[in-house]
Amino acid sequence: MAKPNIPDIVVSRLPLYLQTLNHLLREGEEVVSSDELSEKVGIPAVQIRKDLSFFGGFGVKGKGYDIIHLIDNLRSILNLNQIWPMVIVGVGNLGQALIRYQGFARQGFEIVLALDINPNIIGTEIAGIVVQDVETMDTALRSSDIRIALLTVPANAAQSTADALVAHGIKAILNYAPIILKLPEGVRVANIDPVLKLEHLTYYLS
Amino acid sequence: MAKPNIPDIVVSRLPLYLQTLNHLLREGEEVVSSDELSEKVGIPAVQIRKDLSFFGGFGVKGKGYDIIHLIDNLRSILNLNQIWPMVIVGVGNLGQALIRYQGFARQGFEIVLALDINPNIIGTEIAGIVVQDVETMDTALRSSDIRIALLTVPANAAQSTADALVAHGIKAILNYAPIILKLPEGVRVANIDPVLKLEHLTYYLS
DNA sequence: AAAACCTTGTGATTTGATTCACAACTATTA
DNA sequence: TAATAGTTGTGAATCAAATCACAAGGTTTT
Ligand SMILES: NC(=O)c1ccc[n+]([C@@H]2O[C@H](COP(=O)([O-])OP(=O)(O)OC[C@H]3O[C@@H](n4cnc5c(N)ncnc54)[C@H](O)[C@@H]3O)[C@@H](O)[C@H]2O)c1
Ligand SMILES: NC(=O)c1ccc[n+]([C@@H]2O[C@H](COP(=O)([O-])OP(=O)(O)OC[C@H]3O[C@@H](n4cnc5c(N)ncnc54)[C@H](O)[C@@H]3O)[C@@H](O)[C@H]2O)c1
Repeated sequence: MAKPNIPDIVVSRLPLYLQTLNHLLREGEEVVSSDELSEKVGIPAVQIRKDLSFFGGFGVKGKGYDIIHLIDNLRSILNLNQIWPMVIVGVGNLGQALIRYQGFARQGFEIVLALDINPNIIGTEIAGIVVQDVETMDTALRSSDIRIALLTVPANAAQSTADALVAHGIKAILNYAPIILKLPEGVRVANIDPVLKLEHLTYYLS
Repeated sequence: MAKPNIPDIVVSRLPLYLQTLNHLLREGEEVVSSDELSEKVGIPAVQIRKDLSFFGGFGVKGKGYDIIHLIDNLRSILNLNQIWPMVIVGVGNLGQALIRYQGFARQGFEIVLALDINPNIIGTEIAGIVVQDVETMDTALRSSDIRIALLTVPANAAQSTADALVAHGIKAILNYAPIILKLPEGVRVANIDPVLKLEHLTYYLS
């Protein structure tokens, strides 16, 4: 049940606020003003306040925001009060690095299933995960509540793999392949492509 | 010499157009209309035309865009008619995957220097690159024309490493650490943080 | 307890991006 | 050649986002 009235660009900033609030909490801070947060997060204080006001009044006038309280609220808004199990498809260079990455689990995202097509990779264990044959996707996903997939196969396999994932109930894909996926309404895709970012940067390099 | 009159959001879409045009070229296409391109890239045709018109009239009325010609122009606009040498700092799980990634070199981005602090990693060779001690950053960067850095150190080392890179002439940083870097004007940063993307996605998952 | 100060939350305004609508031009068909 | 169809490029209009300005309410100081 999404709230379609809230601009996506506002939603996209919430994780950033959450990240910075978590840093502040670890540093022992208890309260933060929108001005201080603005300084840390690099977004104007008034925009932070306006963004938050879409979801409620979390602050105290004259004082600021109780960090724990605001973190709780943001986590609730972003549906982070649960562990999100994830499947990764394509256990090559990048896939292995992602499976080993501690940062996902730390934020409640857990890779519980790893699939590949290469017989030399299938059956190997990486950070406690035994890689399965991608042919078993059907049974593996059917008997799970996995709704998020990390897609790290080569570009030419990405669309067909994404189609298969969606056919088996995946609702969100974090796509690392340098290709634009065409997927049905209701499935959300986010892309991570460092080359596009670099090409954006070079525009500004003389 | 950037053109400060062109909206950054327009610039950010050009690499996407370029990527899709390259796909079309590989498929043997010679000409494409903004409608066809729109279909592939998922951006309205009129927006593509308006974006391109910031830089000139590249199309032919009644026909469309000559793909090779448009690719040439976009590459020139984005300063891609050269090899961009890059340094990577932090050769752990992710750093190694990036060094092995073929996709950078294929688009003219070449990792030519890899730095780490761990004696067990320094001196090892990955995809033809021998990892150097991060202490040698000064000499290594001074005698090079590297202006782009990939930052793949742990979060707690990211700010100080970025500061050192900037002190040694780096002008653009692709930051993989889950932290917001504070850097002087004139240095451009792009962030890649999969956790932020996932937290954005989960907002829409029921 | 009053005064001074601080900070939020938000309606109004401004700024910026997208979309509309169509003239201009090219290519194709009859 | 004339008519028809296709497609770009762009000013004008619309829509969306960011910023301004400030009232309201809380906190701190005296
Ligand atoms: N390596 C990186 O740092 C990096 C960075 C950005 C993007 N990418 C992208 O991520 C993807 C993976 O890159 P990589 O460097 O890990 O490549 P890789 O070749 O090392 O790994 C790809 C893996 O996918 C598996 N695979 C191939 N087809 C499959 C299929 N149909 N089903 C399941 N598994 C399949 C292969 O067996 C292999 O293990 C590519 O699309 C690449 O462009 C990689
Ligand atoms: N692994 C992933 O898939 C992944 C994904 C997204 C983001 N990240 C981020 O990328 C960074 C690296 O992640 P990782 O999984 O490769 O971690 P890692 O621990 O495997 O690698 C980090 C490397 O950095 C080196 N290092 C530490 N301090 C250094 C310093 N001051 N100078 C130079 N080198 C130094 C370490 O020796 C190590 O080799 C982290 O910030 C992480 O949050 C990783």
